[in-house]
Amino acid sequence: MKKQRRCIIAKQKNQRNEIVEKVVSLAKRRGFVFQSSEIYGGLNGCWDYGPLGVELLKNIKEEWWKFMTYREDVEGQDASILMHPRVWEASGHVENFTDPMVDCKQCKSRFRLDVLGEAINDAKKEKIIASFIEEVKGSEKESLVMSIIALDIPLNEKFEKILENSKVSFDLLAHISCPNCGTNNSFTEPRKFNLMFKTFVGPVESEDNIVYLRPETAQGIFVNFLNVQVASRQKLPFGIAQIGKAFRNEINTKNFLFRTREFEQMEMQYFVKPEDDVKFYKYWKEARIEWFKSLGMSPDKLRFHDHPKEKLAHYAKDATDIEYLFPFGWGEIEGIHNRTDFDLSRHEEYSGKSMKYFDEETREKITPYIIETSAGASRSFMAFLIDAYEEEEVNDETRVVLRFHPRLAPIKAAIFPLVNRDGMPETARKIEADLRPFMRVFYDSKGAIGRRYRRQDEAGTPYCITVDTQTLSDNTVTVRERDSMEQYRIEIDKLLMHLLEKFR
RNA sequence: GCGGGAAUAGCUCAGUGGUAGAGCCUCACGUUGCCAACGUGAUUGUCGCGGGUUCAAGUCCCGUUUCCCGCUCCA
Repeated sequence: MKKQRRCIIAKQKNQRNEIVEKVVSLAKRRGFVFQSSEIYGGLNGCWDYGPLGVELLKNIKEEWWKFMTYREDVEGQDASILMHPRVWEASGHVENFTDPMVDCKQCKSRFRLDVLGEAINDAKKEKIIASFIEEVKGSEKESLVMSIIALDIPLNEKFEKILENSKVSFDLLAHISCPNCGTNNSFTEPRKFNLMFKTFVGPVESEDNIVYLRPETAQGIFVNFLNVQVASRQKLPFGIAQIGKAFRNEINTKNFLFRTREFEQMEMQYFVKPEDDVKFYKYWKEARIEWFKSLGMSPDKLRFHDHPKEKLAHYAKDATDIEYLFPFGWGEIEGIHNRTDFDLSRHEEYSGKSMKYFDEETREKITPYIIETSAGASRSFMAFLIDAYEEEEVNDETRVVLRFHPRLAPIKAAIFPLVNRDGMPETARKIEADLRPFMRVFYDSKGAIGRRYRRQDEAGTPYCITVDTQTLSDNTVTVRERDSMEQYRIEIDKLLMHLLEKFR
């Protein structure tokens, strides 16, 4: 009975997330994505890209790079992952990229402060606050707490405000018992948990030589703003683009590649005159969502999520996410922000070096505004992979096919001899050799032809070239299309140009 | 971080204390002439990891890791 119920629950959950599980399974089987350090039990939230995965990822990055930098007004760069620690003070990451945490001294459990509040029901909260007020009666802490209680907000928000106020937080904590072991008065003082990975430069592990693994590539662009501008003789407006890994010590990882501690970003920071910020914010917003659509991502699974003004980050004047409808819900795959002059001003302040741009026309120095487009390469990878996944019934069999845009497909063409004799393999091998310098191809002569087609469907290969009996007499081959499964004949001499045309 | 579930062959999963299995995949040979065909054979496992109970543990107990779901988080 119990087991039966378990099975039903498992099935329901399985159904809800069926697609992700199937894709994860396919990803492993066909060599797109493996779990990191799998033979040692895996490492939480880390994934490796296999032979097909690395091709897909590379193609996504290449398409992005071409789209973003093969234009007059955008330059590329590649900044190092380790940067001067002051960069992260200027950016606000040392101060703000944190969550306050407490530990239970009894059972050693760790809680984030705001989560601790969530675990307590309203009646208990009333009680805790009451006994807390009793304790601090007459002190200035009491008036502070009373002023919070007087606010016209729900009880849980009042509680949270008290809990997160550094002056009274620890006193309130003394009245809360540990949700894990139930011990009273056992919490440490709240301390901040920084989401940046720390490491040390040089052999000595001391406070003096801490450096961080960058939590975003953006800062590497900001600090090089004038270097790039001068070297490339660019004038406003212009952008700097970079693709690279970034690291965040997330408390939780989740949903396959969606939230990981190591991920790759594709960022372009566009520097504009302050009065042009709205214009270019709109321009890049449209340009970026079009990019995803142009590579075949379902338009009905893409949307903007504009951030409400009151929820904007400290640096932003405007912000939107491009979201993709994953099987687990809408998720951000790219952020477009108007970062104003915050970043350049801060770096000017912290470095003591001018970050200003000299405008020849008006003869004045200005601090440009920055329009940021920040796409997740890993998240895009997952979105493209899931979006491409399809199952269909063909002759009472399930056909699994990855409908990648041809430019993203890991393998561009597969070449088969219809049967493995009568000169067909030789001809097929020659075609393979002719195509290989121009695209990633795959040769297969094993098993039935239908099976070989289906194998390529699963890898997302858009075209299969088959050498058959007719080839030997008239030098034509069949081209079989992945999506329609239809075939047409083409002369071998025209094959290369024909395929290249498809990938343009 | 809390709560719930899961972990057995490359994949999907069966196996309620007594010899570790099936289907698919992969590989070889034969057959085959355009959509996961057929035949024969072969490879593949410290049953996630570590303890404990037991004559005996994939199975029971404890711990742990990883994945999934919900909450939470996502400056």
